[in-house]
Amino acid sequence: MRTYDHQEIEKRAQEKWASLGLYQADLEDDSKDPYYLLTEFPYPSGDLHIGHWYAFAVTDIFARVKRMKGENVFFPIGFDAFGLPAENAAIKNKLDPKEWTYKNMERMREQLRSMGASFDWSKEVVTCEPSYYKWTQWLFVKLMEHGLAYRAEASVKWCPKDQTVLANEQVVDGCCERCGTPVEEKWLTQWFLKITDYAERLLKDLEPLPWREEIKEAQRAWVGKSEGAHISFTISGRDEKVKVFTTRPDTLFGATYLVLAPEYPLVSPLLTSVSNKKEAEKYIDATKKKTERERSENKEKTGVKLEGVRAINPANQEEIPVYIADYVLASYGTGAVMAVPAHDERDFAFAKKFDLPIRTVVVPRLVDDRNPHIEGKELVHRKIILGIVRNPKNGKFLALTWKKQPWTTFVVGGIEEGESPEQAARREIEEETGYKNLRFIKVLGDPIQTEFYAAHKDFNRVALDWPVLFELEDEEKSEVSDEEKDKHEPTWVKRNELTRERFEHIELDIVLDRMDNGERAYTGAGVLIASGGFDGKESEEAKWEIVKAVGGERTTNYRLRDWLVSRQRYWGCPIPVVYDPEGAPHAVPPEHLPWLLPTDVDFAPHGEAPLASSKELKKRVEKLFGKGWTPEYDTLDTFVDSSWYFLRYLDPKDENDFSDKGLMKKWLPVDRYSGGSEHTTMHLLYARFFHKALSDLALVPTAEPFNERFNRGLILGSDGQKMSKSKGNVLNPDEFVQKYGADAVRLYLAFIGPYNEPGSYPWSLDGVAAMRKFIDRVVRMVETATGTTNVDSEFIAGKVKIDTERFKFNTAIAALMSHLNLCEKSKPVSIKTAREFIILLAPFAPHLAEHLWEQINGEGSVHQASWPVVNEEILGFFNGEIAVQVNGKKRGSITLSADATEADAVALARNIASVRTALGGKEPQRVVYRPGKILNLVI
RNA sequence: GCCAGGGUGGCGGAAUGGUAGACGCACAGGGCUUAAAACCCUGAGAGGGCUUUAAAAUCCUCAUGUGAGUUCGAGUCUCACCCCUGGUACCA
Repeated sequence: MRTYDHQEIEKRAQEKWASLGLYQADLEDDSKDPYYLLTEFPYPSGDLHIGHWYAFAVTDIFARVKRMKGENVFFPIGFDAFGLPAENAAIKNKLDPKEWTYKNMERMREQLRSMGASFDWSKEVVTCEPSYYKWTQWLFVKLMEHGLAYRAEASVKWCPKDQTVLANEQVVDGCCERCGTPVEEKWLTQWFLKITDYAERLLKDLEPLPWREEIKEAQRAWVGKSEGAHISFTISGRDEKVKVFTTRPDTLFGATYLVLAPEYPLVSPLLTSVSNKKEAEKYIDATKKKTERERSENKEKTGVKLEGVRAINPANQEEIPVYIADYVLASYGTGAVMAVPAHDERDFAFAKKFDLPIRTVVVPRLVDDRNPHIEGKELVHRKIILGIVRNPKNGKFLALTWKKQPWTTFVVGGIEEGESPEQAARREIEEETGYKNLRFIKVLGDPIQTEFYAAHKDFNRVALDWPVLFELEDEEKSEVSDEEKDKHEPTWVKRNELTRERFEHIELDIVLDRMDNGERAYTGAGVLIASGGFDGKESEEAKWEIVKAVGGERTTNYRLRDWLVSRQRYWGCPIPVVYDPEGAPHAVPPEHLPWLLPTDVDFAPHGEAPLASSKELKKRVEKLFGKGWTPEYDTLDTFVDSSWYFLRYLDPKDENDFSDKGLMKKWLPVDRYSGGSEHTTMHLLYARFFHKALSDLALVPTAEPFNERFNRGLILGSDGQKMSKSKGNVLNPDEFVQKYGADAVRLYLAFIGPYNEPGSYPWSLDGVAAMRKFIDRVVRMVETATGTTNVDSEFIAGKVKIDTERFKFNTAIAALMSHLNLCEKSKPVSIKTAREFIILLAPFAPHLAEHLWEQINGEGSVHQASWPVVNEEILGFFNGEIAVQVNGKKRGSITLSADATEADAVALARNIASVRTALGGKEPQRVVYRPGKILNLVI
């Protein structure tokens, strides 16, 4: 038996709110603080799913609390109504995309209303309305006028299924973000927005924003700033130069070849001097045919040497070969790299495969903090070896235990003039340990620079240290001198005893890694060797000196590409551009805006933009601009529409401007923006860029559009999987709303977990039923509120307020539940207590609260009631009981009056049997007393 | 690989360096009922000890991924490691 008929109550409440016009914000009202609460507007796909409820109904709780606290809350809603699904539905079911979209919006408005969300529908914005896209076009023209929208031929990502180009951001793992089809590369002339001009500001202005670190970090990574330099390599015997971008100019002396991306513009002129032209052309062709995906999937390096072409390394004038290889991307940096196999993993792999020289120019530098340099001691540079001997019979290693120092080491010794590391190591091992029959395995990679105080010689040492590995052939030994015997004694240790704790070598970890994993590129910083006059310098310092020495220039490179906004699709905002008979683009003048989307089109995809099939559009252009003039057939990426919708919300019906200047000044930036994490590097980044561009044109008053940003989590299916049609686990909320009521569904979604962090929560029917149980109990409590007991609600009002402010609706509801438990224990409570409870419940269960409000003869709407005034001090609330610890372990608790002293507390505590036992008759050496928190007796 | 965020009962989750597990789900026992559902009450991290016909209170030990550390006191701070989630990736 239901305690109340939720369907009846919801209907009545929603009608009441509408007739009172409760949620229409008066944007001009200066008597209250403005608060702009924004939530990402939905795409009208047709059905409201549980994710929509999570997005809108939960955020609504916050809107309602804010309003009751007396703020002027603007909480608008609209539809991101252009987009591919309408068109695909149209193709599939032979419907008009417009009709499909408007029908869906009608349906979704109903469903959105059913949540009881307090949206201000009077400010609704629909992006596919000509009255809206007129201003999308107007803003686009403004960007054109300032060179921020431009047309260029570029290699672009093409989705063969959707038959349109995509922005970089819309390519996920080499596939179309919408349909999952692997994307292809095409060379096309398209419209771009110059987001790269804003790369630095998008990063810099991100810093002070009160966003979660992970959102900021994702944006930073997407912008992808790297500091480096452009360095030019002259092609031997030709005029051309190859300009490379590198972040490691310090490794220039180790550049042993150049690699050009197959699409690199200089490749085709160079082909004239190439003797294996056919082979090169074949490779370039093959690369073109590969999808983005295929290209990045195959990590095996491929490439072709340009026979006969040589470049000159500007550092040492050495002639080096030039390759084309698809591991170098045309779209990043200059599309050409200097390859330094010793210090770059990719170059290393390529060099191994093509047998190219690997030249080490940077070695690790390790400063021994156990034996640091002592000031005033002589500094001695030496080349040394680390003699590592393994006994293959038992897998043990030869170590020296020092007699005068607390050390264990390998055999260590200097390399003498004319000696190789192998020779030096053999000599030292025999001198120090006597072992003479050794099989040389290898030098373990490049030297390592170690810096330490050599106690046995009493000087500071900077050593270039070559680790050399041998295997013991037999036990035969020669005589070891007494001098050596006095210093140290050879011992054999197991592999797992080669640890930093035991061994005195700071380089041990590197040596072990090289022993286990063989040769690989060292990509860290260090000290330069084999680099002419730069030897011995730190890489960070040498970087810029080398750039200067070879006439390179320091630059900052960004991963971010300009935003490609052309789409070869129908259901979008027409790009307001026409072409003169010479083919030059012109913006459609403002008097012709909105530049209407034609209706006489064939929108089945066949490789060209659907608008090209419109006769009306062609006629319109010729009529307005003259013979020979042609229209632009592409439409804008829908992310352009959504880059400014929050501006239009403020003034959606304005025919003379995109928004009202005064209102923007008052209401921007948006105070809090709630949305999904999938938009972090798309919508959120685009909107920030768009706003900054408008800000530069003095069209908007702020540099950033949004202040706080919250990414909500995801509701999973009851199977714990992400909901998807193919899995068949998509939930239709209507069913639950009918059964348990909108309030129960709202409460459940709010209670499921913290809303201020992204997470994922499985949908649980039991959970919704539990919320219904909770509100049924509230109804019973209110209905029986005929008593005189007042349950104090101030604490709970404060807790709920603070938690909702932080979007921690789960703990706010938990507080309400605790409060209900308390009220039930004091049944029957007073009407005052019931009334206070209804007010606190109102944001969470708005329909029921309205109903109960009427039951107790509350005036007007409960949603017009004010939130109780809270004395913040009460939140640091102390009920008199504190824990008693002995040595930090809880041994009991005591109840103190507010004015109790430490001595009172100790005296009380010592009366507790368990405390006495724990003290064991001893006197506390120290007493830690934190009033209201803890008493800790330390013995 | 790199970057970020996490790891707390059977589950979702609470906990300004101060009584870990709030609140809820599921579970168990009891009440109401002819019975069931609903509803109400009670219990409960794991293990142990004492007492006892049995139980409870009480008490002890161990418990917030693992290991160290800082602190009177650590889920919370520091370091190392393991695992999970998300982002990103041949970005030079």
